[in-house]
Amino acid sequence: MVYLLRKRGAWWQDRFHDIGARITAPREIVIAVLQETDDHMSASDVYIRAHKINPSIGLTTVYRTLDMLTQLGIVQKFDFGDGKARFELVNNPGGKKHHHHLICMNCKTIVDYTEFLDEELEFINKTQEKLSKKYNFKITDHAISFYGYCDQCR
Amino acid sequence: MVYLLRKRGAWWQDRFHDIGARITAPREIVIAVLQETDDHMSASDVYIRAHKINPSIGLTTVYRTLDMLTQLGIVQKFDFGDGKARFELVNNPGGKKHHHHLICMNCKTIVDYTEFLDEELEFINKTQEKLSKKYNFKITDHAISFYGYCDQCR
DNA sequence: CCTTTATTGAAAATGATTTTCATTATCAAT
DNA sequence: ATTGATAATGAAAATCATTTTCAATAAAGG
Ligand SMILES: [Mn+2]
Ligand SMILES: [Mn+2]
Ligand SMILES: [Zn+2]
Ligand SMILES: [Zn+2]
Repeated sequence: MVYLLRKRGAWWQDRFHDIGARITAPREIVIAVLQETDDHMSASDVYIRAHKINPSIGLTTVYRTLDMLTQLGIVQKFDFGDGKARFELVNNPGGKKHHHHLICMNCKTIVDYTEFLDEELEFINKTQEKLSKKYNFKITDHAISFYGYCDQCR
Repeated sequence: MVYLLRKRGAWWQDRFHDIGARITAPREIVIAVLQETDDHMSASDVYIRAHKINPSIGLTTVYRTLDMLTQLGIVQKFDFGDGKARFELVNNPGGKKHHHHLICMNCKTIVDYTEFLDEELEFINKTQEKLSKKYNFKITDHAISFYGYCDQCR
């Protein structure tokens, strides 16, 4: 029984094949960078780290890759109100689990919290179902954020 | 019993006095514009309507006023992902009540929903309390958004 | 009416993201 | 392994929302 005759690529490569996207060095690097951190990174944050790995990579490509990964649902894009979009790997190897945010309006600290998620999810699902029905929406995602002031800034 | 000897200003004028802010034509107009609509308006949306009322008003001032109103909690600022901030009057005469959003990721339609808010609020309060305690945050606000595809776009 | 100083508008600056386009690299087919 | 079609890339320019600058204006307390 010789399964896996060909070495399978990384987890994300299948997704790329499915949509006819090519597997390139810049894309590998961007994903690697995202896997190496727990932060919510801006495009230029990613660019800076990617650039250290391979200085030939361009900021434009970082933007394009981030955008593509977002559309594939591999990363999630957020706006925490500081003028630049932020990205994080979710629900993937090396990525985070689905979670919600606690945002300090002063210093912009972001806390990922996963506590109470079971209760939240149950609640969310009920609401989601009622909303889909009433507004005839096909709901695919949600976000819950709490805003306030952190330990330091309160 | 002669109360109200002086004509009281509009509801928002007291707030302005409190912080030593002057009551000016541009500010009156921006607030009037916000009161006239139910939409989630961008700064330039507001500017266009304000400009019709008084063409001498400047876009810069619209930005400044919107920003000020946001800090006063008179308007709320949102980012629905189309590159420009959007504003709406909340919890004020002529404004909306606190509510949550349903967002079409294709056509960017935004639905304000207020159904199920009682249940949501109860749930939110519990979570908020647990989070404040655990992370020592002073939580002052929250946002819940559902993302998906509307009737037309699904 | 005066004086102080917050506010304003025009223009320039900023900064993130997007577009353009000539060059390069991936990969399926040979 | 070579080729060829074309997807992907990077540099530079373009966009575009928002912010900053600064001289002129106007609100409001006295
Ligand atoms: Mn997060
Ligand atoms: Mn709304
Ligand atoms: Zn803080
Ligand atoms: Zn739609």
